[in-house]
Amino acid sequence: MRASLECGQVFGWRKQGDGYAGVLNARKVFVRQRGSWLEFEGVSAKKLVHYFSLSPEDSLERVYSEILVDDYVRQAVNEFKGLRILRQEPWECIVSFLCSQNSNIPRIEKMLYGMRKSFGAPLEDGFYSFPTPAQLCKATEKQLKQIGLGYRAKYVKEFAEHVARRPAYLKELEKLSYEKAREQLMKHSGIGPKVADCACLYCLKKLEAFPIDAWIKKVLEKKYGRKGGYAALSAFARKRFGRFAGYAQQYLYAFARANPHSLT
DNA sequence: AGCCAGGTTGCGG
DNA sequence: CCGCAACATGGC
Repeated sequence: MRASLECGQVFGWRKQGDGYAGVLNARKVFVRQRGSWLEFEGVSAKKLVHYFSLSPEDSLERVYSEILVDDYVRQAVNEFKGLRILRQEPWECIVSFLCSQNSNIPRIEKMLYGMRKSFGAPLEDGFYSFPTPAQLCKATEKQLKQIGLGYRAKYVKEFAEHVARRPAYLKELEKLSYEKAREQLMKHSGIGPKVADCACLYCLKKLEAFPIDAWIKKVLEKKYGRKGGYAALSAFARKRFGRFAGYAQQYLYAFARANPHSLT
């Protein structure tokens, strides 16, 4: 659970005692792992299983059997065994990765918390729901900048307005193929190949998506001898790791960050 | 102080 | 098609 919640795919969870606290379905949720069991409050078992990809159809063994094609991934999976790709709520997830660009994780968390606090609804213990598209539409660009979004403020506002006008938009995206969903996403200002791939992988459940950030780029260069633009690198990775390439990406990212020396 | 951060855009070549 | 600066800001 630690691996899944602290690997940079989601930004809203906080360590609390021996577990994690976050917000799901506009309610404060607490989760704690006891061996192979999960104890939880504030959320249904069904929702939790879905969110953490715990059902038999989401078996990690099946994923591992396809992505373990070389020693470097094997090493990464070994160190982060159990890490799962979550099924985040698309609206919040896409806004999160709009904010992630050219920034760092502590700061991204700060931006998202700021938006929750200023425009979401207060819950218990200083937690806030993530603002709905309508709620975030009320934010001015200036207010968003004050929260620390910088030039991303405009992107977030435009996206909020788009989704508020078309409530079914995100549901429609989920139904599309990886390629089509990605193409649609990239029509939005502020969403390029990387953010679109993050959205596809982390909330639209397109497990072949392989987001390439600065770390993964280094991995592909140093460990796989690959250079080139985004499209070429992405094609290489998806061909190499197959339909669960996104999982390979997630393990490689976690491993590279934890072991930067492995890239020298 | 200066570089980097889970990048994208708009430009010139 | 590619390379490159600008973008706002905070972490380190």
